[in-house]
Amino acid sequence: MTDVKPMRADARRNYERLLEEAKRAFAEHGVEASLEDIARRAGVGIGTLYRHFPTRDALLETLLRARFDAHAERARELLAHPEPLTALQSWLAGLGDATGTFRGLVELTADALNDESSRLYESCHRMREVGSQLVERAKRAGQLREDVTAEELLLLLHAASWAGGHLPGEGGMQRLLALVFEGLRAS
Amino acid sequence: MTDVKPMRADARRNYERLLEEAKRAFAEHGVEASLEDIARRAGVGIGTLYRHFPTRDALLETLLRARFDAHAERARELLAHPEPLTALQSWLAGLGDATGTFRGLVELTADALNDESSRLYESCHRMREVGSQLVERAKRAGQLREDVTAEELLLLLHAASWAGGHLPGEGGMQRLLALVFEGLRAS
DNA sequence: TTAATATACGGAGGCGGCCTCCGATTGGCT
DNA sequence: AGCCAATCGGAGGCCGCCTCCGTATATTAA
Repeated sequence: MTDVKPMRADARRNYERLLEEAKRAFAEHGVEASLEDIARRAGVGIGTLYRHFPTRDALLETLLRARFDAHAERARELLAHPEPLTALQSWLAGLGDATGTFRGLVELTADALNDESSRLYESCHRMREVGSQLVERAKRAGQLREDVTAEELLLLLHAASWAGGHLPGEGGMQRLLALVFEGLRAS
Repeated sequence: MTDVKPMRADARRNYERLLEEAKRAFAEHGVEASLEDIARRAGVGIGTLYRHFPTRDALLETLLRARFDAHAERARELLAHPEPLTALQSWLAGLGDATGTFRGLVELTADALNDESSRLYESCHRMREVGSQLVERAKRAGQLREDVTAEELLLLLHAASWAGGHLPGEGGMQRLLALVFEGLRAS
């Protein structure tokens, strides 16, 4: 039913070169990198890029879906970790690192979580589902406030990741995340 | 020494109409609003806009400086508040609301704090100076962790403000800020 | 091998935004 | 009134987005 005709050889070649160059370009210039530039570097016309990826989001989604799925998988593994809170923090830290790879990616994923019509919504959403299991487990273990939702935590993570990207040095995100989890009030 | 020739009447009129329309446009479309559109709505040529405000930042700075100074002033007042931590939180909340007025403004101010060459650096910096006095006072009163810096707090605030802007409802920022100050661990 | 055809390619062209430059205009002063 | 410096306005060059359609080619059938 869902089987697709194999692509013509030239089409598949172009498709892959485009993805490759897109990855380079996004890593170098952020998610707003010029699509014409990507096509140029891939050695194809701009029309070809748009045929394979009708929107910028479609291109990004293709690049990111595998990554998102990997994070969902990692969350599943961490459900077996002996320390629920540590597991949660570790997962969030990994996610934070990932959203830091392309400038502007955090904005994108944060928005995708609230916009069902987004192409990225589905994979983001699936990731959140598994993530919230980690959250629930930490709550049940009495290691996390009962009144915090997975949404809020994910948003806080995105916020920390965003902030990390607006800091001169490295590792800002990790430090902020730690601060948030440790609490700010004096003991 | 610093006295400036008074502007010609038409120049002053255009200058003010531009500021007015810029405010409208930024509020409506965020800090990336079209400059040509602003000029059009103000009834002047695009050249006139660029003569008065050579860059987008110059325009934004003119709009924001007064606001920043007001926040610095408020911080000075809050130094007399009986509850140091409450004072700090209140100041941060006000600041967070302000950076939420234009879409994209948080990014701008967060970056300005780390870029001395930014036109907004000076007024941002002055604000931070007074803000850190609030932070120090809260620490001295034993109401805030000793190892948190004013920079980190300001960044966390910006992060919360950013996140608030990427949430469907209202008041997301306030909730996140509260979470951060209360701490996430279970008591 | 060749011919037929569906598939895919590529870039010209329209649009809008950024910014500069300079001839036309006008306010303010004498 | 008349002059001139200050100011105006928008044409034009550049770039990025995206669509459309004439051209080229991989594939399949003969």
